[in-house]
Amino acid sequence: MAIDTRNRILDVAERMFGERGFPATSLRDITTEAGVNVASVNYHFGSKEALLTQVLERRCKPINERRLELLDAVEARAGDEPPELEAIIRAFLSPPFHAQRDWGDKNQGFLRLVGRIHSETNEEFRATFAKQFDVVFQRFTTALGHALPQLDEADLRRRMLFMVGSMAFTMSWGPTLMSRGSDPARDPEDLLESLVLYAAAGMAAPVPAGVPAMAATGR
Amino acid sequence: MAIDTRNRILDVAERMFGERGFPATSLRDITTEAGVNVASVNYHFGSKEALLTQVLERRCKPINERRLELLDAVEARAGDEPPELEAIIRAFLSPPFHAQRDWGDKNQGFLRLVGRIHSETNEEFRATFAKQFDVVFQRFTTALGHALPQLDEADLRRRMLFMVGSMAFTMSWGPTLMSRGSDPARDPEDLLESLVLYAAAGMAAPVPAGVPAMAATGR
DNA sequence: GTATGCTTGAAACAAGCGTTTGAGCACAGG
DNA sequence: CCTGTGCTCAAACGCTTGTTTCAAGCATAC
Repeated sequence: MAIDTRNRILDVAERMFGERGFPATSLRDITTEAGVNVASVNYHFGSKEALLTQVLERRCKPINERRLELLDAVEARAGDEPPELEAIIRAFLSPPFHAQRDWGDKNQGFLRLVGRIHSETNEEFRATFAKQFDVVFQRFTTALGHALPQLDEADLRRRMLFMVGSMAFTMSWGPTLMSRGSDPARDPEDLLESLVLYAAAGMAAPVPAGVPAMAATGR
Repeated sequence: MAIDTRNRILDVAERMFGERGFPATSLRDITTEAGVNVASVNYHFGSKEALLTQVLERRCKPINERRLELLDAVEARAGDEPPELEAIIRAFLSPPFHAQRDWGDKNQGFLRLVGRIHSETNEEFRATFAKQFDVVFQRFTTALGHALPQLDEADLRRRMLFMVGSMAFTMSWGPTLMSRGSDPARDPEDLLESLVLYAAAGMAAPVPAGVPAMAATGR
């Protein structure tokens, strides 16, 4: 029963943290819905914050591993040539999208949660969590740098910020915002495909010519 | 003294809501820092949630008004021609960036807050808040539709989602994430310019050819 | 059959929350 | 001088929070 209790807590916590946010979800909300005792959270996880850590790790690890796998494949295929931009971007964007699809309805809110932890946890917690992404970010920065040699480092970092932003926002609110529109359920794969094209075009946009990247004159 | 108290509360609340989030900020945090009594919040605003409403409105109204002004100018200049894509995007993106610049340091966190209200407030509050953006969203959707006639409505809406996402994410975390890099303070204007170019390229990306856009057959 | 170790249960803990109260202050107009 | 209005204050309200406690349950191992 122990492992069962643990998992029920994790599942409910994941959904509720995603829907309402971390501070707005009480342990009693979770335990009531999961049908377990309040004390079991502290027994199995130690604290509310430690529970959040477990919730995040359980999902992020496979996503980031998959990203690296796909990037490996892309780079292997490219050999000594610079790898193809769109393929790199797809390697980065598709795992979380497919995860959201594969995990089914009960995990709709997870990625919403991820996009939110920056705002709902304290600094030290964020630092711990960010380590999970260090390797991924490093590898993709390098790969994108090879595919886009015309970009200086600052431009590259900015554009990655834009890409991550549209990804996070889309996964948080895309399903909600799009479903109230024309096509209810055909979206998931189309949405990813649209995003990949959008990001690839944005990444490859011409560098600001008028203001040569350095622009220390700049106002 | 009354108006003074009101404004001190608004300023501190704006900053703290932005930094820590709405549920994680207590009224006592705010009033202590502002040097006023706890009761004054309920006296001047009615409730914690009403305070949040005031905080948001004070900043969003001028931003959205400015957006519409700029869009008017772009459309007037274009006459009967379809307006220029980059100009439309700039009209949408520049007001919040310039607001962040003009309001100085004390408002760094405001736009972080905006990006977050979807996750930290209840449904009815969101609905109320969203009305502030209805007109803006409508006008820009139409304008972008004219500038990008090759996009069907679904694609257009998706790409606007991406644009808003990268904007929100950038304004929330751009300053934080970029400043730990090479160039400390030259960013604000460059960041906007980069984002405009990125968004314009993404918006104008080719439509997915394999999956013909219309797909009303669609699944 | 008793002992051991892991897991649950109900109850209580102190602390913090948003909100309300009512007395007290300052200053206006009559 | 008195009264009324607008505002601030300390204190208290009832409630919820995360966490702790300790007894009870229940298998497995001796």
